[in-house]
Amino acid sequence: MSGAQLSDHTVTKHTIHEVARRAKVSITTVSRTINTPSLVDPATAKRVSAAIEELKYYPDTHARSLVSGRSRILGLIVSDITNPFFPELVQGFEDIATRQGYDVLVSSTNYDSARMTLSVRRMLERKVEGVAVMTSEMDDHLIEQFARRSVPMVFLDVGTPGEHISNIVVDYAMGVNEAVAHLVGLGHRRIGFVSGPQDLLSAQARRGAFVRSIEAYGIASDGRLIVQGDHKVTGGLDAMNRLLKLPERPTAVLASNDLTAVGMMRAVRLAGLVVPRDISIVGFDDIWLAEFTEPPLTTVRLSRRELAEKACGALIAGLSAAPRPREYGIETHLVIRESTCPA
Amino acid sequence: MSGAQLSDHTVTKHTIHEVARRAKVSITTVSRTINTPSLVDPATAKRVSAAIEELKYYPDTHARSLVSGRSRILGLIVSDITNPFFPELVQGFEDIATRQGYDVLVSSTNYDSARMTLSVRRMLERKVEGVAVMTSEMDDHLIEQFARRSVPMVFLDVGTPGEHISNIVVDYAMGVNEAVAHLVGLGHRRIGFVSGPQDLLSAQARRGAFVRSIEAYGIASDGRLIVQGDHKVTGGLDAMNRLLKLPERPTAVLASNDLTAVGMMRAVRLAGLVVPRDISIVGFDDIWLAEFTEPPLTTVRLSRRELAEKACGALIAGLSAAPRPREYGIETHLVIRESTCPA
DNA sequence: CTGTTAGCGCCTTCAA
DNA sequence: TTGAAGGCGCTAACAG
Repeated sequence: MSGAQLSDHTVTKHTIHEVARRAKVSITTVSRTINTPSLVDPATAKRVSAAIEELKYYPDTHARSLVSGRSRILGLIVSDITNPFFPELVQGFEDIATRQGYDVLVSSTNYDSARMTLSVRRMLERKVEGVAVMTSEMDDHLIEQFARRSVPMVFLDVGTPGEHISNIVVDYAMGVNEAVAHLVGLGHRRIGFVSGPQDLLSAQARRGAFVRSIEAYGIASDGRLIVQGDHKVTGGLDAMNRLLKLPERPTAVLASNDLTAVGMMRAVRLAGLVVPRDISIVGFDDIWLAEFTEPPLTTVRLSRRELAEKACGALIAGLSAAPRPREYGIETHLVIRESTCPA
Repeated sequence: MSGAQLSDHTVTKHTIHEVARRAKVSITTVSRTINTPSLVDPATAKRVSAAIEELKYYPDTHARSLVSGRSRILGLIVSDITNPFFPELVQGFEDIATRQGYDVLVSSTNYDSARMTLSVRRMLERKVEGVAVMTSEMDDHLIEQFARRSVPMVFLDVGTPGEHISNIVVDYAMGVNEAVAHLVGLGHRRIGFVSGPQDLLSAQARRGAFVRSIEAYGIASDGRLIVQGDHKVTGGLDAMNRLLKLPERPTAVLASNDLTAVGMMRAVRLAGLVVPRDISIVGFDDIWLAEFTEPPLTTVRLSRRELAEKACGALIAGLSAAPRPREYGIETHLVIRESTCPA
């Protein structure tokens, strides 16, 4: 293909050579005034800077990466960017990474393992210096790809800290306990739970925390009161409908995430019942929306900001040769709003 | 800095040379079996592929970019990834770009011009091949940076198609007209509007469309019925409170976006009124949440998918030398749900 | 069909 | 304090 007919007027090439030419120095000097200004005479440095300014020159990252072996890119893999939980995480992660001089390659896999494979491949090709896998699941053989290249990884809940692997473990039990205590304190005994997809580790963890918590309060966990959702609104809606059909329906229900809770509230309303009078509902995550549902949702907060900070921090720490902790904990806490009341 | 103490066991370098060595061919042949398989003997190709497989080799994108001059990265700048409108856009954009072999560098500016500048700079450094600026605003001097480097750009609503610039113009009037017609048909005459921040061009466009539409129906537009929000929930809430305090409050109100409408519904409820019986509400955008509010929100749909397709398409089209349209239109249409009823 | 040879833009010894 | 030279991993002529 001939690129000859491209507009060739004023197509100055913004390379280090051009800068050098203008400043009447060697490219080495230009490179140095950019990377190690201390090693260059202030006067020449000024000339160089002027030339850089004139040309609005920026070094080519690719050339830089090639020679330095460092891409200054971090990968962030999330399961569904459409779930309000993630944009906040992405935002936070980006903030922090950017501040450290890293760019972020985000990838939303949509719970699809083929896409996950694709993402991983793209990240490998871009030579990401670290990957945060915030999907609560990960194919071993993909992990290996990164490990083989000594790329630091950080996972959410999926716990096998190792050579290059950090892990963030969310203390689901803490928040769930607070929620159950709150409910029990309100006089509830028949407490239901709508889980997430059971192949998701974090969903299992949430469910497990619920079962243990309920039993700690001397309430025999009743299998019929635990139904499966999908961490989406529709799943919550369906699940709640099933719960509502029970001969003895629960007086309070915990959701595995807020989206599920939103669906549940809708189901309750559609059944002609009202939250919390007829049934109390507690969510999980505390996405921004929780504050604006009708009624505002009592939920367990899992700070995205903190998650982002720890994930990004783990990666950047993993880049240095220094030893560092491999496991990070995150607490969760109940936020009481108006979707719960006495039984 | 000495990287000597890094674990050096089995740190095979996954370069094209290593593949060549294993397959007992030259690096050129490896390159060819990757890029132009037709030019290489099937038998050797097989050997090479085997070697690639063994090493799990992927070409280094940076080296590739350096020599080809093409980064295969597209930039996507949004104003607030936390607004549910954007994740869907990002998702769609990513899908399409990925399918075309492009990676996406996403940046959320948070309506902050300093961050915008930073984003632009990062994208420049990464040598993005095109930029979609979906913020409905853009600093001229930043535009110039891309233009100078012949990087195709595509904007949303900000309309100055030119050399490397495409523009997507959303037909706000269409959907707004449908909404007003719907309301008028329901007998509403006092129709209010809660706008977005007025420095946002798309917010101005929405507001303008409303005023014109209302007048087309012979309703004198009443300044008191038009109040300003901020395209967020809280802004909608405040705005609606102001509207509610009016001596003669509107019987129906349009919102500049769905988030605003959510806030408005909350305000109405807090005032002890009910939607739509006491007041009808219409949103704009049709984010997924609209379906799950209480009541489900009547709103004007602006397809993110379509937006993503056009934006991405414009960029990729701009990459080829072929002439192409510079302006893309997008229709908007009313989706009637349950937040509107007869006056 | 395959290999040899130049760079792409930049950073980094090594000499001056 | 500066410059010259080599090479990062890869693609693209140009020869065999």
